[in-house]
Amino acid sequence: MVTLHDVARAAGVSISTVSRALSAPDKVAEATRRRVTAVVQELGYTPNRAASLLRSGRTGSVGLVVPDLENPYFASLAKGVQSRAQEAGMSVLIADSDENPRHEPELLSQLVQQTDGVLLAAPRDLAADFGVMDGTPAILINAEHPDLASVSVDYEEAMVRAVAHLRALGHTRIAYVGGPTRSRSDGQRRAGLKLAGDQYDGLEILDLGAFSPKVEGGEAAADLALGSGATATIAYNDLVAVGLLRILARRGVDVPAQMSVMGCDDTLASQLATPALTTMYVDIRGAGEAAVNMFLELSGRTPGKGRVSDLAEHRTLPVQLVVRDSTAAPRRA
Amino acid sequence: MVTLHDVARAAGVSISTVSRALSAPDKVAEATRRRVTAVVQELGYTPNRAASLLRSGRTGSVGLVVPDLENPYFASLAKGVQSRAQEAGMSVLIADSDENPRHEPELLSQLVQQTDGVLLAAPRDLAADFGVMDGTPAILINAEHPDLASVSVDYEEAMVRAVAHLRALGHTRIAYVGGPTRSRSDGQRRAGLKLAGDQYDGLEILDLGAFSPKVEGGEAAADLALGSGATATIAYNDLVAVGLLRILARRGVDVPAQMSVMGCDDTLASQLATPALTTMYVDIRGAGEAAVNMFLELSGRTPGKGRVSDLAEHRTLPVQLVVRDSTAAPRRA
DNA sequence: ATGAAAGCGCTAACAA
DNA sequence: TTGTTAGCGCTTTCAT
Repeated sequence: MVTLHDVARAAGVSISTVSRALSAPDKVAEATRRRVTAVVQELGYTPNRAASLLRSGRTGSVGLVVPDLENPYFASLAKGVQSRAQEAGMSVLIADSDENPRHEPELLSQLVQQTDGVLLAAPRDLAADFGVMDGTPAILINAEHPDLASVSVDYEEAMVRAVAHLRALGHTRIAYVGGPTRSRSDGQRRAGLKLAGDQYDGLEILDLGAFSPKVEGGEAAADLALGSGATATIAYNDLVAVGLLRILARRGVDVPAQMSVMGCDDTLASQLATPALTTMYVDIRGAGEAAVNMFLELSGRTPGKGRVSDLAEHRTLPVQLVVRDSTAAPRRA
Repeated sequence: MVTLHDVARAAGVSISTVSRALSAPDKVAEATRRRVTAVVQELGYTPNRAASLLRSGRTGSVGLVVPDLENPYFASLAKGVQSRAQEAGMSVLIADSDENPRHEPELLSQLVQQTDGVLLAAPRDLAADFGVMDGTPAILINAEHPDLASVSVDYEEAMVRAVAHLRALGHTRIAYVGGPTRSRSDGQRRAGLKLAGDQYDGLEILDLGAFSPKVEGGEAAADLALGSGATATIAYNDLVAVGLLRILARRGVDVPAQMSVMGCDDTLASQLATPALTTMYVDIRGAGEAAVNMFLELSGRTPGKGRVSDLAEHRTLPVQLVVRDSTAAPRRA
């Protein structure tokens, strides 16, 4: 293994000069810097992370806690976190709580000691998690807390736009298949729906109730949607929409001719569904990147590359309509 | 931060005793051990990773290189790797090459210096990757190399079983939508198909050619499948099968009544498709876990928990048939 | 069975 | 601008 010593000797300088040449190039004479970097190249020196971290007290990694890596939503989030962190020279430790909130505190306390900060995606029990964090900076994703920075998707706006799309197609009775009652993001969606409902005359929004945010949830809601007299249904997310599609197909209902269906999140699921789902694109990767950026600032690291700074304590991400094959004008009565 | 020193002082012993009590309990008197562990509990001591790693020369992490974290196949793989590594007290650094083989060597050389070993999932250019690895243990996933240990899915067997399923339903003309020509796993699949074709009398396997292993690939192949006179089509993977379904639906072809379709891998995609895909389950998470186990042994760490040891240089994972809604008996002529 | 002590490779004062 | 030096917290001989 090549160490600072080897480089120093070969370059005829002291180890601190080498160290500086690498981490604070402007504090070293140009000529020296060049000589040092040349030797570094030649010898193939790579800094020993453990040593530098031990000394500096930093770990060079961020932790990311997700409920399930196999869920495309969180896979995308992880991808965003990963790419931004890599750019910033940090690594990402991913902890998968396996949808089990009871694992979270344990996972977290493990992560906390191995990272400079943690990004919490949809933690179930923030209070419990909070205890073990012990001063480590944390960023919440799609959740909020007075003491913590956070990043979230603008689900309210998402629903306003979804309704606008359906309304423009001519729908006047729209059903909503809700997600977990206690979920903050379901609340946001409902707020958006209300806003949209109030905005347009002669538009009715039907609340079908709370369902599991998975394919099963949609399957459970499908017949309710059919019976409601709605000509369009908005689902809590893409998976729920897929569940709707499944049962509707089984009932011989033609989507979109007889019933329009919208998903939310634009995950892979919306592209895989048949028909492909009209959905609201939310920039989940962007959320991951934004979370890393926030962490970087919070911890006083340089955000790099002249990006716009995310100084805000809370950042809301924009959404976008994606029209595919599952929505159309309602059939004339 | 609580250090060994603090514990030592509180327990009235030396730091080396504490260290031993923790890492080699049998080399310490029972009474001492108990006293030490009590103090550890009380003070909430947790070892400083950086320090211990610096001293021992290990990093405590494994690297995982995947082409795309958003692909459900690799998401599952990552999940498997993650969970087993966590169990073994190691962390996972995930590098996403973003489907760009040219990134791989660079990513790899970064990973290599931050980890004790790397797990390579489907590297595109092994030769190039090889150069930068520089003695770091590596495990190949779904690829093989004479000098490297590897884990792969038994795609040959998968195809044999797929054909058996269709044959049992009464199909005699079966089309195959192939994946990338140079892909080793496509070769395996073809070998399996040949085996199955030879095994049964009056069974015809039609090769539709090589396609992109994504939804688009299936879309491209759909009309070929229809024109081939086959009553069933096996796709390279689930995504390709979804592409088939999409076009078949557009052509008004009833799946499975007029055409049976099979996917492969049992990723999320197969459950999301309409109709849900009959597919071959392959234990991708298991592959990830097996890869970690192999690494653990290769590097002389204890595999823990009395698991069956994966001493083999190469491990093949079993597959399983999953019947859903996309296959049925062919319509009587 | 336990303790003393020597570093692992690096960073960050502090001096020069 | 550069060099000297003191550790970071831990593991691991080597004594005792």
